[in-house]
Amino acid sequence: MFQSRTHTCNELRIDDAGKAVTLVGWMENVREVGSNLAFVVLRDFYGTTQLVLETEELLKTVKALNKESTISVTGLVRERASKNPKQETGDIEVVPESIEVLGRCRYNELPFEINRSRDADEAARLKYRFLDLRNPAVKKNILLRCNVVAALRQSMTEHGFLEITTPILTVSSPEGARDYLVPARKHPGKFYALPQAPQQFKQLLMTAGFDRYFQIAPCFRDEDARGDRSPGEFYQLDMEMAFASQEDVFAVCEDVLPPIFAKFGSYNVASEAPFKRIPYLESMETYGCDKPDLRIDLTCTDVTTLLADCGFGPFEGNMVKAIPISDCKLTRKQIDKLLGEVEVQAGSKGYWFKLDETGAIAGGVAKFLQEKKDAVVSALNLTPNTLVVLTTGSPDAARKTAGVVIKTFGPACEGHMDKERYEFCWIVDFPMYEMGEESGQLEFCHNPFSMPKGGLETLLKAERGELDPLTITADQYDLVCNGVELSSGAVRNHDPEIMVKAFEMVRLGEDDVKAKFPAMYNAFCYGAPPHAGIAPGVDRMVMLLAGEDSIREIIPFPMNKNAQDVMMNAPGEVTQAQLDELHIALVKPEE
RNA sequence: GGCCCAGUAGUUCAGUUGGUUAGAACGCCAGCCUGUCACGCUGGAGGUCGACGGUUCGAGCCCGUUCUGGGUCGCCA
Repeated sequence: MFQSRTHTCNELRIDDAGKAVTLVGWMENVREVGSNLAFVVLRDFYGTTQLVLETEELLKTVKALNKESTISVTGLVRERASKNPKQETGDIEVVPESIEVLGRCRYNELPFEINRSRDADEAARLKYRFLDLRNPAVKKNILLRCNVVAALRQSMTEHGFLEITTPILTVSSPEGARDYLVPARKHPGKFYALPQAPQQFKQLLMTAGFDRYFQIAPCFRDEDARGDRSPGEFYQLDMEMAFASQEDVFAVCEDVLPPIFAKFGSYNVASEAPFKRIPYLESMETYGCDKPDLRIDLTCTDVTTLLADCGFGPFEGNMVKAIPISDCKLTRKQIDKLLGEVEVQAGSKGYWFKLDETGAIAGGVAKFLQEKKDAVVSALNLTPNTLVVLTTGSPDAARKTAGVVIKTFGPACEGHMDKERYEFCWIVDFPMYEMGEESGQLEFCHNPFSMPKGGLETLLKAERGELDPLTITADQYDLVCNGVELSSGAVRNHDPEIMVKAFEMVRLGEDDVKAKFPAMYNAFCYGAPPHAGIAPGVDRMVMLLAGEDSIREIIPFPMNKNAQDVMMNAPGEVTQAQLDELHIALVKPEE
């Protein structure tokens, strides 16, 4: 048994001088100064402490070790002859009497330098994640994550929510993302699925009489990765409330989240309750997306009637949206570069003109607008030195491109974005149905669990042709922060009759509801409470709080873009015996 | 699956119009240095320029194919 520590490496101060202590940790660095003097930086989870070696024997011990070996050091605390104000333990050092080697580092060259690992190749970082995480700058995000999760748990508990775990091995869900499947040994040909979300279980908990449920819930979806989306698995702060409305859910989120954002965030300004509420259609028209970044003060205006026939080819017969940017100092070159980024992201071009300091229309597509100059200036309320970016195409394309323009130009134009804050908003009144692009028929817009506004009556009206089903909205909402979609939620449809009717609108019926959601349909037939919930993404929340652009920086052991764990070599092959037991025969890929 | 970018020493990168023996910094090794703290100084080792093929008298550089990684679109009820 090794000598256990008396203090951590971030604990000793000047008052401890003279004490006999034992420290343990990693040998971060050795600085030899002269033939008989060396300084060792000892690092543990908590910080670093300097050791000073003054005997030939200790020097020899340390020189025989590679950096990053673990050691236990027993000795006396001493005031430093030359202090280091940059280090928390910089007033003291430990003079070892003995050094015990605990775990030798077998390599004198590491895949990357620990304290510079953030600059290293990402594949190397992921393969040697255990070294990467030794870097305090990497570790701090994981620590933040722990603290945020603990704070969320505490706050939810204080709000009367019970944390209840739901099954990881469950059944494949017919809607939504691709499932991860797990073969069932005892049931040849059958599969479990990992849950995409505990959606149905939490609704069943409501039906079972639990009033307020939450869970830091692991969710599994087999979809491709993004910068802000980890492949495979992620965590949600999943919650559900019985006998509750949209307002009840909003109140809980507006109570729980701002203090945590203010306390743990990189910026200490967070929106206060109530968060701004923006109807979905208004958000699409005004911000060109359903997750606006309200730190940016740019919006877009419809100028279709004004400009569609101005003679500029791309506008003809299309929707045209205008984004005016006042006091814009961008050069022509910068504008072109930003529009290049817009085209890559939106898949559609942006055009521009400028109202210059003399009040004349210049640059870009200006020559097509000269005749309508006064109308344009008054419609957009333009002042001199305003850049106007125009987007066009089908309504969807024009809006989407405008949204990308706003998020691209906002941060690039001085004075149009106050970065150092968290701006929350609710997007409300999502449409219940949409016209499927491929099918050309009515489909569920988001999910079939939401309660249509107006309930059964609204659906019956649509059925009788008294209203356009596309105008039906649902009590469904998104929580957005700084342009990041933190969560979707909804007031659920707890009425079997309305469920069936909602399905009939998309050419399905009672049998389909029963087949797809047997447990829920059955449960709702036994007296279900109206209920509502939401599930903010924990990873995205921590990402916002840490100010990171990559979701991998806030996950302890992230997979790479191709959903591989290059450290563990997952996914991996299994033995034929395992396959046989699971009744699985592999089809050889064609050569 | 489409598009974009990258791949050169252990690591991060530079490498001009295609031209001698491919460089720097950090790290590593050796020596020197009694108060360093990103210690310093001197010297040294370390390279299949991702792979394959082509153009050329000559390729790290040009062309083609391919692999790997990242970004993005599709996808994500």
